[in-house]
Amino acid sequence: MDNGSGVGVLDKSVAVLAALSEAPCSLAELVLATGLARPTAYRLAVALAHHGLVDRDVEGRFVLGSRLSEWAADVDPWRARAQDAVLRLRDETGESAQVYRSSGDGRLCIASAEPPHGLRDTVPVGALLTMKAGSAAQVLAAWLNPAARGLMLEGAAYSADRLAQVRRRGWAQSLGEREAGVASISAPVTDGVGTVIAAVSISGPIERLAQPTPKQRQALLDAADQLSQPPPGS
Amino acid sequence: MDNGSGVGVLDKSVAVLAALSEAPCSLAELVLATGLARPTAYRLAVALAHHGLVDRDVEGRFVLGSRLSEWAADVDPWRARAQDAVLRLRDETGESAQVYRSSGDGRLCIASAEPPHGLRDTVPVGALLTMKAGSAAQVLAAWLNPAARGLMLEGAAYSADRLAQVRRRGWAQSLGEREAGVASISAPVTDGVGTVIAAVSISGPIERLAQPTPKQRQALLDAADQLSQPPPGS
DNA sequence: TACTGACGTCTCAACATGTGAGACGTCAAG
DNA sequence: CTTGACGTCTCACATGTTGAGACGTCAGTA
Repeated sequence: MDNGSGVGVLDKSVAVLAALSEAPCSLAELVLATGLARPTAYRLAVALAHHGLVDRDVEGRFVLGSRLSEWAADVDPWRARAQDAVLRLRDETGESAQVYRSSGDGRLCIASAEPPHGLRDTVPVGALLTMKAGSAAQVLAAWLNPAARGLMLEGAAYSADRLAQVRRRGWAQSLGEREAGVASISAPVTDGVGTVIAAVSISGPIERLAQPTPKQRQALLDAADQLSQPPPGS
Repeated sequence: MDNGSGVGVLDKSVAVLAALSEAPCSLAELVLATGLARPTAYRLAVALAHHGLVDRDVEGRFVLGSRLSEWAADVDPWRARAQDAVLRLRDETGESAQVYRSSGDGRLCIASAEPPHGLRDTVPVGALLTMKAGSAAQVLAAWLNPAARGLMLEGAAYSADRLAQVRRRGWAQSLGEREAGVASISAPVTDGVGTVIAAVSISGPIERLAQPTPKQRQALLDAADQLSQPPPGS
């Protein structure tokens, strides 16, 4: 598996932070958890500590630093909620989960989570996918005004009848539409005035998701419903 | 000002994240905000995006990524609260603020915030300071049991009478005790059974803090009180 | 329409920086 | 006392980072 960003120092530093997100670590534990040479692990941890991304606890272990909390407070709250939702949805359904928004001619993946192993569909955050195929595309298209919907249907893998069905039952399904062997189901996320602003999806191998279980469908609809509510405290 | 961690790529990447914590940025804005060359800013932003620390919004701008929120959820909640508290305290008092815990023979700074400019006292998170001088040391010593307190008083800049005063009025002050020209006031943070577990402090030039205002003192006591309460929701 | 400038993305040789084997001091256990 | 594990630091050199510049796209202006 190639997990490299192209900037080696960053990859290693992220490995340090990911290890510390699991548990506080002594240097020796950090070396084990990251596989880095000891001086490298030490140097990067100290450098991260300099910037507040890592701290030391009273026992001298490295722990995640509070600057992460400061920055997290500046993460777009909607984006953070979407990520929470897909993590939960993945755990409840056992499949990959994503949230998409319309972006230009496509749909942008703004949150994504997948099972840790086994056969699964991988869509990275930031991926721009087609609006012409896939259950999320159907959801984002189904509630457009008729003129925009007509434009969207040109060259699409789905039909006007299919979009009418999506509107009636409130969720969409696709089987191998965007990518062979991949099935997905999606539901709309709406804003305060009922406008569809995003689609939340689960996707996986067609053998498993051709017949989504009632539990999976309910989890999807619940996630869409929660994301459609105003955030707590507002 | 030398703000280098010793690892240049990390310093630059932190500059990118700090810029994005202020506002979403196009690449051009990121170049202006960070002073990095355009290809460098681009490459680091894309690498950070690969790891989920940065995302792209629907307009293509770089924004902070939701992995920060995931990791922030793993930051020790007490540590995150302490950092919130010192940020607030700094804003309310106009002085530097810190939270200290006992650690070995010293006191460890676990949260710190300072005014953006002007004459101020700088104590970095992770700094291990003496228990023999300073208002925070007085607070951490004042409520020790008599045997431990007696040991702590040996060689200390403060007296037993001073510690009795601290216990009576509930806060401590020091004038140039730890460092010439620096004054500070501190108050105790207690746990559920009244044990002092930390000291919260404001510090600054002696000219300003020799006579703390009633507002500054109240803000300090309020911060200590809030940190002494159980976290919301528990 | 053509031109210009700004933008984002990518290349690649130069060289600056990151790396880790190993040194060193401390501490705990046998 | 010896040994091994730990954390911290050094420094030669291999590698990774860098940014001037190239390139394509787009929008604004003459």
